[in-house]
Amino acid sequence: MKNVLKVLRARNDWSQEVLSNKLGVSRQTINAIERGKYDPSLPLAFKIARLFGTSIEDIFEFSE
Amino acid sequence: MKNVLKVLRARNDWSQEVLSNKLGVSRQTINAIERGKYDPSLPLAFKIARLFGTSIEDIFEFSE
DNA sequence: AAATAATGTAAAGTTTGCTTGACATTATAA
DNA sequence: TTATAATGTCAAGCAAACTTTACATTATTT
Repeated sequence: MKNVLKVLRARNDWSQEVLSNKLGVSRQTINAIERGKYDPSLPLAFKIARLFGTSIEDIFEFSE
Repeated sequence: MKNVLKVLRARNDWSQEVLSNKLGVSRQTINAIERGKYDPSLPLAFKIARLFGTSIEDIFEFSE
């Protein structure tokens, strides 16, 4: 699954640490998601979408 | 997190087992999600939304 | 160039999603 | 009413998401 988290984060000029704090997760979790090491949980995906004022589908692209 | 999975499934007249087969998960997983025992992973949420031809946000309601 | 900030990565541990197998309960059909 | 289908639930186990700690590498300032 691809995602544009890094783009959205850059657009807001936030470091991974700042973003992780806003979301209540660790910096490593943000790093892992951005680098595609794993997908976020559904609750975290909702938090991310809410923070950036968009939909889950606009941030994450599901691929079989 | 609330969801309307049971409603969508009923609308299609599918049993939990039939739905689980269509999604490639176990019947117990469907049962647990419908009963709110836990949330699906993000990939599974995408599969569910795709199967019912709607968005994740229209099926799952995030609450804190 | 040196200091600092940001990012990448790894190991070990906890929690959550999901599995199989088994059995109990409830609804539907014969 | 008896059989069968559907749903609920539990236990044990595996895998994925996430944590903390720690350190290495890459950018960015000063």
